[in-house]
Amino acid sequence: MRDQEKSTALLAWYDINARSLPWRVGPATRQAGVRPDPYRVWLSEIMLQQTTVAAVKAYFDRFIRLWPGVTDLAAAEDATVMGEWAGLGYYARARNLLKCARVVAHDLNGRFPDSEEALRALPGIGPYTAAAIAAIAFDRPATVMDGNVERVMARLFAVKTPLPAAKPELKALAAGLTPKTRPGDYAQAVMDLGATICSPRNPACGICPLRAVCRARAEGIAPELPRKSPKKPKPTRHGTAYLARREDGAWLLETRPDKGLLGGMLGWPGTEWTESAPKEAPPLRVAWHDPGLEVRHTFTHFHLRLALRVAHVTTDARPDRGRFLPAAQFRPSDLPTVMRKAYDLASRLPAVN
DNA sequence: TAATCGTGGAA
DNA sequence: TTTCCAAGATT
Repeated sequence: MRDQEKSTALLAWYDINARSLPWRVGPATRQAGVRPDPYRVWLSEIMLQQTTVAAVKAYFDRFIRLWPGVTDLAAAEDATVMGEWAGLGYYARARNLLKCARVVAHDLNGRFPDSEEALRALPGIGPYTAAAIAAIAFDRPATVMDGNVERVMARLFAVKTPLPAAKPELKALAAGLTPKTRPGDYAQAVMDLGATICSPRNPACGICPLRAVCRARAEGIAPELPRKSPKKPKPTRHGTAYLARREDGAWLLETRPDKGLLGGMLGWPGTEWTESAPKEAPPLRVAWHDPGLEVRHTFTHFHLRLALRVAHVTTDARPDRGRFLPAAQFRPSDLPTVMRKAYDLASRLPAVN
């Protein structure tokens, strides 16, 4: 079977098995002449970076409801968008989302570019996302390379070189399969195959549309591919967070600097997070209570054990850091998860209530 | 190039 | 409980 027959087999499978997703125009609808909205394609692809479909769905629906078009999003307040992104992770995506929306709205007449190269120049759009938008929204024959495509190609061609060294080879193989007709549907077909049948563990080779031509299956090593270089162990860091509640119900919070971990997000003032014991750094000179509680949270590259300090303070308190946010303006859902965990523990304590 | 950057679900 | 991993981008 040649490359073109493989892509044709994938498209035939997709025509029957395409998943219904909020941002997707299905193959039947699309062949009736309906084009996907580039704004929705872009928004979904940014949200889907290193994030599962299940986690994205509710966020996508809410963003579309709040901001139906790119000009609506471009006009939103930074804090509002960051608050709505809270919990989804990788917060640089939200900062770049707003930057990109404003470039498109203000410099590009509210229209996304239709070429891979021009898309690639926008904030937060890298090689994968540029190819995905070009293919899905504009039906350009771009080759999308994500974790799904890497896995499918590694198995289809039995590539035994470990990732990430195998990336160039896998990219070349994927480029060879990309068809000139229906490249948008094809891109989604490969990713759907990788997400459902050609899954990382226990791939369903028995019902795969490419089972007859898959070299890894022929060798009996499909579940073992792609191989990956060993990962480094995660160290444990320690920190302290200070949760102060004023007698009128306001909470002492700060907006974190744009750069670095949880950049641009709302959070509790605290110490640095270090592998050795952190030095106390209270944002307010009051009597802090140690409730003996600790938040445990794991980030991409370290474990965190976050000790809590709580205080109940009067309305004349003047903090060195952060600001008191009135209870009516504070939504715990605006917090990134680690900060929300701290709130969940502290808000139940009598010391702050 | 390699490190940084979140989170939640599955096994 | 721990590890793995998900439609990656940036520096």
